Amino acid sequence: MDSFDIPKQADDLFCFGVYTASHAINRAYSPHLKKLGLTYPQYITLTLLWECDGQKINTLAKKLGMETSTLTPLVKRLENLGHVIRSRSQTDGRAVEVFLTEQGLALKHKAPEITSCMIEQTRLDKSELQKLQTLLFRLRDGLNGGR
Amino acid sequence: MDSFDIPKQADDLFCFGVYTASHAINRAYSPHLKKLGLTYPQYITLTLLWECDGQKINTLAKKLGMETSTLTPLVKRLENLGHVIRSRSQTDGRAVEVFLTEQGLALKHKAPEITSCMIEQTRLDKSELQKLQTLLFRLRDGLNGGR
DNA sequence: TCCATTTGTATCGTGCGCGACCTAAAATGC
DNA sequence: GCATTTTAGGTCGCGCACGATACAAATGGA
Repeated sequence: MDSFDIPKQADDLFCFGVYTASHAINRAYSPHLKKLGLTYPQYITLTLLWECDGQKINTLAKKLGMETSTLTPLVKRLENLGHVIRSRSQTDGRAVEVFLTEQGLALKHKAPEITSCMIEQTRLDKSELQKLQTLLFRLRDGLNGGR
Repeated sequence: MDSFDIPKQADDLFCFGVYTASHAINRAYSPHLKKLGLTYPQYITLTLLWECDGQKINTLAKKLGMETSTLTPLVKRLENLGHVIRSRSQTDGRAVEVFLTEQGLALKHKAPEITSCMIEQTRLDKSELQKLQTLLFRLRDGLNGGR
């Protein structure tokens, strides 16, 4: 439909695909997330907290592969929205831990429907998505090499 | 190394992978692009022009899957850097066509080395990258559904 | 022809993302 | 104990990305 044929440039062996797929995912999520008043990065961050509450800014940043300078303001916005609370660690005065509020936890129940809707839209089956995920993680870890 | 184990949430069947891989690619490119004084989106845009000079803003935006409101200022920055020239179409007074300058065209020769360096870093072989690219395009086109 | 609609670009406001830089708290060395 | 270094967060400036909005040029009917 719009698979404008892949530029034959070697550059685009994977970069172009990841670049455009990333934006497509963002766009596909946004109508669902708009109902919740969230952005995609905010949503991703919440999913990490749903799995394990009370993580440090640093821990979240490492999992997301982003800098604390990105995450700090994002988490502050989540706090302003009433989904989380930031608080200084008792044991380490430098660290800030992020905790879900009742409201933030409640959103967790809305996630599965969004997820299944997204998966359906991709038109890929589970095994293909598995394969894709595996390749993406290997790609990422290769590029991060060491770090 | 840092494959912090994949969150078991269904949400993360592919979204998390694309999200973090996308940032990893950006980060891996940046040392190379810094030498050229370019950002990653600027570089991607130039690769499209190297394949076909004189494209309209709209055409480029569609290929990149982004809005003209993103591309307009990006192309203006490329113009300020001296890599392209923007000019009104003769046949359609609304359209703006983007042309490479000598300087912008010259950068094309630096691309292959960057590309091969990137590919090597991924630690994936050609057939895996092919497979990845195919899955990513199918994913993207599925999510864009119709549009 | 004239007017309504569509199309192509541009502008603005908000949020993401990074690097450079800053501060305070903890860890380390003597 | 005290000075030095490392670590955790935060701030700032810039560029990307989108939706909302504006406006001029093109198009399509009546």
